[in-house]
Amino acid sequence: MVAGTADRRDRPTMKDVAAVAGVSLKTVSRVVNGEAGVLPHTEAQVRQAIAELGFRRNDGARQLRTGRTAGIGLVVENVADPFYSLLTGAVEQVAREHGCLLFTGSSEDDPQREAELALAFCARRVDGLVIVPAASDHSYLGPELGSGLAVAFVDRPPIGLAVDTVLTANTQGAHDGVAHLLAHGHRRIGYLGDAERIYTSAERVRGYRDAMAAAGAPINESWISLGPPEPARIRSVIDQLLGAQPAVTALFTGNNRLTVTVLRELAARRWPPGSYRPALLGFDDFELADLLRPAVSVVAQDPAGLGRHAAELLFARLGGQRTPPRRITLPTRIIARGSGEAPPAS
Amino acid sequence: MVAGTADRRDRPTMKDVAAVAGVSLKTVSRVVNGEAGVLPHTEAQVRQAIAELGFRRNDGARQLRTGRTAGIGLVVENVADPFYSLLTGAVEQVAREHGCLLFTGSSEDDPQREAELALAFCARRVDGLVIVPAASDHSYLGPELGSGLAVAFVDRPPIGLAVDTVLTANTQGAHDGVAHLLAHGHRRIGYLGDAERIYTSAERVRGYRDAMAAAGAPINESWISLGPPEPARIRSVIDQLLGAQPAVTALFTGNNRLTVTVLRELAARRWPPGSYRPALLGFDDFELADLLRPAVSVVAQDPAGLGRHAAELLFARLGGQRTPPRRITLPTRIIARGSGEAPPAS
DNA sequence: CTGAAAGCGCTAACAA
DNA sequence: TTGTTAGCGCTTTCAG
Repeated sequence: MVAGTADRRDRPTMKDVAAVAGVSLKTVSRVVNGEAGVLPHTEAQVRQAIAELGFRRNDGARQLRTGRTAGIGLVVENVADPFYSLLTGAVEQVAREHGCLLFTGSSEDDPQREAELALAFCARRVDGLVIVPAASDHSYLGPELGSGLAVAFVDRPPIGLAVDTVLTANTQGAHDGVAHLLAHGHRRIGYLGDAERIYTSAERVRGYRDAMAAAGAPINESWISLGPPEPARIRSVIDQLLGAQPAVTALFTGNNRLTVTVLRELAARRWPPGSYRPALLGFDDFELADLLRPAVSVVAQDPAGLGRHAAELLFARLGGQRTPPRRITLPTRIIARGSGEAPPAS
Repeated sequence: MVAGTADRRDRPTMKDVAAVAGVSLKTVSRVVNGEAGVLPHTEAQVRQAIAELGFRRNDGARQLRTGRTAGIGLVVENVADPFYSLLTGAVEQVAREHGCLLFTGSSEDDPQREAELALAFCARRVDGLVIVPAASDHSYLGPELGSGLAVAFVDRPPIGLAVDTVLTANTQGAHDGVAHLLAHGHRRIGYLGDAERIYTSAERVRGYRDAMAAAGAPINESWISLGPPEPARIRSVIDQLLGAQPAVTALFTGNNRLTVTVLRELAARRWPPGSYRPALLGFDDFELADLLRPAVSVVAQDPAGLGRHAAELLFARLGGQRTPPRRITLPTRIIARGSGEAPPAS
């Protein structure tokens, strides 16, 4: 790992600029940082030297003195996932508005990697951290929090830590979605969700149960399937749900990946003429949902809003806000496009 | 912007650890960095003190001495775009394999923002930079390159700079796509591309022209429309292309956003019974293309491959490689799903 | 095997 | 208005 002859440190420093401009190092610092009290003539000399040498301030050294890095870190499950990339985009934008650079990292939903990433960001002395947690214990951040690190959690709440948090109204959203299906006449509704250990998943199943109970619709536990969105697994679940007597008449899917997997399995299925296709409602909106036939109805959440609010809470802290930790819950919105409004089999 | 009483610097240092452990600062450094030559007993004392204080090395200070930050920067057009988020995910993964953290930034296709971001990363003394360029002149990186900064360009080539570059076979891919349409009997093919100032766009139009010429198919300039994927604009272009006498029988779209916009406009159009719908082939694959009816045929490129190769070239440089700048061109692949294989109107 | 001293590039505090 | 000094937390070099 030797970088060869050219060293990353072979860059002009303020000392070099000072020598060329014939002034002191501190005067260069003043010019670079726009401090008042430098004669126009002197300043011009310094700027000339800066341009000549291609000088650029070493922010790492600066941070050593000032204690602020003007950088924040973001830990999501996977930056390549559309949900998280929208969230990331929003965090990045807020960071930029505050003159901050952004570190990003994917935890792959692994608690250990979440901690590694967060602590690596801390070793860089980021000013703040936005985290979509995978871990079930976040006390590892305790020491950092004690020394001024700002932290905001998104999408899932922290455990063992009292910090600002932004969540989606998962239970309410799932409740609304199931109520929507019930309102269209469905009574036997299958629920395909992610593993229950995932906070959002557990919350959403709860919404399903609540809505069913509130409507006096009995729940058959075999209608509920929680696990990863693996095609093979989904296929057999669908086989079972649709093959039962009586079969479910509607499916509720707990996130966008499950929705897509279910759509694909449904599309691959043989549908004898006149056979009934179940209604479908998915949690999370996704691109092109409107162009499918039938168009897919969803309970939409707001990934960019999650990111934006979290980043804004973070910068409020960095701006000196000292209120108790806040919790913001963003509402969901049902987008009816067709698949969720089909009546049950007669 | 005062952070209150708790200062980000109020963290234990090696000096603090040394005091608690009753050893010298240097011994702590040895333990933290896994250097050999520390008695097990001494090491145990140090580790104990580290755990007690919640010490974590300040990588910023370390970098000041070593000259390496173990960080790289990535500038894309927009992290929230699926194409770039896949690319970002791949870069992040390679960075992690090399023990590097990743800064990300979106240029929004603005040359000035690209430069601001890249130079801000440089001020942090990142070891390397992966850039999807928006600018038409990258000489601003000259000084940094001179002092050991590694740079790799992706998706579009640099101008005024000789550095490693990874591109998609844009011209060839568009050529293949148009040839595919021609092979299915189409002669009048509309081309909807992005603004021609964008490198990839210009390359792809060229592929279109080449393929048409190679097949002896005359080109009507009114079939070619280059500009942003605004729905209103696309609608009028489609009106014109399909309303002409004779009308085009197939559409080739120059990127995924255009493809989606076109799909939406086509879906919103009234199609009298028996009327002909044009064949459609899009550059870039996109999720759910297979579930639309008809399923959308595409010339697929490999966004993750672009990111991965670029990052690997970068780390090869950081590993000391001294060969002349390399250029890698990734092939495209036609995925026939139906929309691009429809025969022309009889 | 362990430690003392110097200094990375910058800013804070104080002098001149 | 400008300069000098000290020191941020670490690694490097050299001495014990």
